[in-house]
Amino acid sequence: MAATVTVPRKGSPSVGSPAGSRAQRTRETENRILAAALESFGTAGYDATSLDALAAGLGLSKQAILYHWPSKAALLDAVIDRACLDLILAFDGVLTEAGVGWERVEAVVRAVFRVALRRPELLGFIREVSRLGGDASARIIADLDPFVVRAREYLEREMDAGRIRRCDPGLLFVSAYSSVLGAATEVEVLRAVGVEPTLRSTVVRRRELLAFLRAAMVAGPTGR
Amino acid sequence: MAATVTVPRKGSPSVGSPAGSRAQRTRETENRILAAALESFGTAGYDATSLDALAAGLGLSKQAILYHWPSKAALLDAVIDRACLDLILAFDGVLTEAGVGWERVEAVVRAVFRVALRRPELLGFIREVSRLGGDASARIIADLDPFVVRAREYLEREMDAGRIRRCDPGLLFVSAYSSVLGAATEVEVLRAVGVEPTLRSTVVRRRELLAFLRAAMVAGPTGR
DNA sequence: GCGAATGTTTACCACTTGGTAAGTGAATCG
DNA sequence: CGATTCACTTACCAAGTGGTAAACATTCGC
Repeated sequence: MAATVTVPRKGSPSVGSPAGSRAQRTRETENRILAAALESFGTAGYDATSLDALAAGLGLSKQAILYHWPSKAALLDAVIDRACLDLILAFDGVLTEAGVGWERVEAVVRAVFRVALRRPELLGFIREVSRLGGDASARIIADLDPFVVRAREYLEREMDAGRIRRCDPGLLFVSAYSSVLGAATEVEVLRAVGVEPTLRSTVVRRRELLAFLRAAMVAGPTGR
Repeated sequence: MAATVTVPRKGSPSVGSPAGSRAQRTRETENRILAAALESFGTAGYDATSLDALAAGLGLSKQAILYHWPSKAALLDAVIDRACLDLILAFDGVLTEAGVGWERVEAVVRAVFRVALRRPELLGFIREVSRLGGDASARIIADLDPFVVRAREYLEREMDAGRIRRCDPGLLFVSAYSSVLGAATEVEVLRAVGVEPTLRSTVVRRRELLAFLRAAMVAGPTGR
């Protein structure tokens, strides 16, 4: 796979798509690299992704990547920032508009499933980074901190309003996070319990997860 | 880290601990290798673990490992089998004795947390293997299938008895699995929400997770 | 149009990876 | 006791790894 490069070469400089100023084209190249890296880091994994393979897949040489970022670790940092930006964009609407109480949680879960369907590598990448630990984890935590803070505050408000079962908001967040990300990404486990990850089953899965979460979170008439 | 080998060398053959027949000593070596591999695969990851480093940590040479298993992939298979065996042993008691309804789920969750505390690498390894996909995933799924089947059957029985909220047992299993494994292993996420993974906090975490799961699973008086 | 900055490539390097080949000393067995 | 098997080591290799150095082409500022 590595050697058959097919060299699209981006066309000779003046034919094809020069399209735009130098700065623009540079930014576009960086975007392509970031997208490919996100894809590969999120599916194959960081360790399993070599700069050579990444570059070959883009019709570039490895050093082109190392020109834009000084090291693989620096590229990872950039991909983290990009991924977080994508996430924020994907969730921004849901977080600002959506209603109160359970409806808002449901809207978020639906958004996660939407992302899981359209851009599975994005969620896989989050998992991968939290697995890597170290600086990468610290960075992604820092990037997403505003999100986490908003989520906590929201949960606390809803608890105060009696619309969500009272408990430690941080731990409730972790439980919900794990359930949602698991249902959205744990393809192997799904297979193990006999659920083939098709589009149809995804709908069912989402419905079941929502019922699960709703039962777990919404303050019911009986405490226990 | 790699070069300071300190060569304990297992002692010269007749001093120290020859201790037992050749077959016994061989099996012991294999066990040591499997344990070290499980530890490293489960924490650092499969890709990030080199046979050289593994061997050095045991005072062996890489080829000693490749003598017992023909390749790194074969070693992984062996580690998978070992990990599943360990899991089965760790859960055997809970699954056979523990009571009915919610109590049994609670017993299992407590068992998971016990494992997460005493042998965190074991749960990390499960995650890692399901991340690797391919043959490794297939193998671990096959190994743990009896477990999964029992869990499904149990959930179905309890649903029929009205003690657990009725829903798709497979998907309920995935939700519970993700929540439990997440709460037990997602150290980075916990840190992100401000929960330092200390022993004390683990107790709180377990309590919260149990409340979460209980609310989600137990059939309450109100369906919604 | 010219020189300089910019983006990229080819060439290269030190190092690590999983894996092979051949040798060695001890335990085992006849 | 002698031959063989076993568990392991040293030596080695080809293929990759991330990263550096330098050459090269294009585009920009003037």
